[in-house]
Amino acid sequence: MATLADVARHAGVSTATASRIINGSSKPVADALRTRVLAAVAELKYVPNAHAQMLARSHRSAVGVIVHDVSDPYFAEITRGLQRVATADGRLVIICNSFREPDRELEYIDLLHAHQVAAIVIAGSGYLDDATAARLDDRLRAFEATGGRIAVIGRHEHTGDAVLPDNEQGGYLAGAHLFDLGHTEVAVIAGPSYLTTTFDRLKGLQRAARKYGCKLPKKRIIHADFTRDGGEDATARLLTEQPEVTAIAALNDSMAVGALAALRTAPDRRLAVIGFDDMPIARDVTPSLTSVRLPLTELGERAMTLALGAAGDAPRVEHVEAALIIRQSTWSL
Amino acid sequence: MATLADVARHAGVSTATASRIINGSSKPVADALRTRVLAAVAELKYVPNAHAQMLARSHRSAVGVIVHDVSDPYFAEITRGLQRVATADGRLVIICNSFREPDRELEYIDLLHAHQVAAIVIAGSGYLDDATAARLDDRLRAFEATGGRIAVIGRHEHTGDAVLPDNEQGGYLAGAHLFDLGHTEVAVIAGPSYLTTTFDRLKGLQRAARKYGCKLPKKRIIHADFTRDGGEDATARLLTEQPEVTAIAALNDSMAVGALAALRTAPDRRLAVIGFDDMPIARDVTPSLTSVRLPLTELGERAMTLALGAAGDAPRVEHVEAALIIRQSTWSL
DNA sequence: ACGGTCTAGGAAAGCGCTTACCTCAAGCGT
DNA sequence: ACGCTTGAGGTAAGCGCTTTCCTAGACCGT
Repeated sequence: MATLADVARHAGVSTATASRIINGSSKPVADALRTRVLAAVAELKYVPNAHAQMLARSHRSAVGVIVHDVSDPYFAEITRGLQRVATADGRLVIICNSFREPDRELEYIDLLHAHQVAAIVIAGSGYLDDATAARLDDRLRAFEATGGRIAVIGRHEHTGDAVLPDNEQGGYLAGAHLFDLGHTEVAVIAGPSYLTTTFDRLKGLQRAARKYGCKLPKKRIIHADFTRDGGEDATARLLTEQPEVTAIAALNDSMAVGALAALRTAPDRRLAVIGFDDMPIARDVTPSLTSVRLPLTELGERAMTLALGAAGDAPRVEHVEAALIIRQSTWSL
Repeated sequence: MATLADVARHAGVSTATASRIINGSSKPVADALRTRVLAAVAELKYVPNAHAQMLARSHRSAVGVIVHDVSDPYFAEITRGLQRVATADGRLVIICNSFREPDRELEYIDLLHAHQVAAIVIAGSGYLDDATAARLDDRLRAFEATGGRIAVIGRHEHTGDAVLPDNEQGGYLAGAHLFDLGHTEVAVIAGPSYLTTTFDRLKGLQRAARKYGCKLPKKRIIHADFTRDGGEDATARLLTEQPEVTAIAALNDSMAVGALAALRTAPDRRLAVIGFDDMPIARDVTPSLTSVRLPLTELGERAMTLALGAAGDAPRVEHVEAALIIRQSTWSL
């Protein structure tokens, strides 16, 4: 492992000069030396030790991202936005998958803190449970206390910079669309009940129900896990247990796709299905899926922009609207 | 930012003792001190500086991953496998998206090198162009020369540990299936021509054609970019320019899904379509997609296992087989 | 030719941590 | 009671780099 000292010795200069040349410091250096040092770098295949650099200039450059799971399309989309902005700013992005386990999340916060990241962006971990949320918040504050910046995507215990998708409004849009079409017996395939995302989308749905004078009783709300298979199972149960239902609102597209799959096995039943998030697949399933679009990439971009921006005096909160995308999976009764 | 020295001072011990207590060193320490130090850690919200640690114990622990794009389902799947193994081994994973730009890839190799990662895993960058491949190989060797480990997924210029999906055989399987069904006029929607993945899959297809005494002339091979929209465009062109074609082999599922979408706009044309990779969506499109399955997660797991294993005397190469999954998008003529 | 101002390059002090080595005192056997 | 082992804890030397001085020669005006 070649070190800066090796390079300097090889070129017959001091480490100070070598460092200045390699980092393109503003201090002028004779061309002869520059050439010699650069030659030494090439010959020794010198690569500076990033850890030593970080230590010496106490200058944070990397940023951390904590999401549920990058390979989940929802978070993949968000992550894409985060990356775009961070990379454009010349920063290394460290991505951590929390799998929605608070302990793992806690661990990653400390890990990123230890790695001296400039900022942490957290998406998809709005826990309704206060104790859990408080524990997380405590660690986040510790990070902030050392000058780190934090931005969250989605409602979160942590009060600070945030980008908030309007899940409640999205839920309302979904509900209103179904009720508008004349469906009165609507079932909801929800996500895990401990997530704020689930809670808010449900709230919007309930508001729409009230507005249209319809009911959305507890038994019509089935909690699944945001996965395709979860949606399929829930729909299968629904089909036999609550045959009066004519429309399904799935709280994300993966579950909606599962619902469509379950319906395909029961060709005699024709239910309307609406999804959430408007993932790319929504266009390609049959029938194509009506969905509530959230501009996920933009969500990521804005969050990272907040995180990299100057530390604010007051927490900045940005709201992002949801939009209804009507396709063929919903129709009037 | 609290440092170890602060903690030590606060607890009235030396930094050596504090360090030993915090890292749970094997050296015995009086319980009274341990308690005091731990209390100081909690009170000062001390988080060790990972960079300083890395520097002090010259012990590499993180691992790097370079893929085309994590949010592409193909790589998401591979990444999932990589992560599982690395995390189980208690390592931080740094993921880099190369977007198949050799320069970016080069940059990331050096960056990971600079960050002293223990190993680098590279997926999806088998470049056919020798000059590009050689440049990459040079940087990889520099990394290996410092004790770093490398594993590649897919055919690659770099000779070393590798996990090789049998793309040629997969191509053969796809071709044989179509020819078996009686299709003689087959078109191929290929990926970028500079990728070994494209090359190998095509080679298998050609072998099947020869075996069945069919032709697969150049004009039947359309190069797209592995995206859904690319597949849709290519199919649209095909439909008008080569109406005699009765079956399409897309070299990945995204493009196959695009092909299905294009076909949907031409209900009078009924072409068979086969995809590649067997992504989760394959089950959920209509008609469900016949595809050549590659166990992507396993690919990732095995590559990371190689990368973390003991440095071998000889390069280890593992082969992974492809399998045909027949669904409804292919039928006999 | 001389004092003074630049300027290119070097010496060395850390950045925060680990750890090999050292010290000092308590505890042991005889 | 003495020398010796043992064990708890401290001292300080780096890990590889950046950067702040500082030095010494070059160059200027007079």
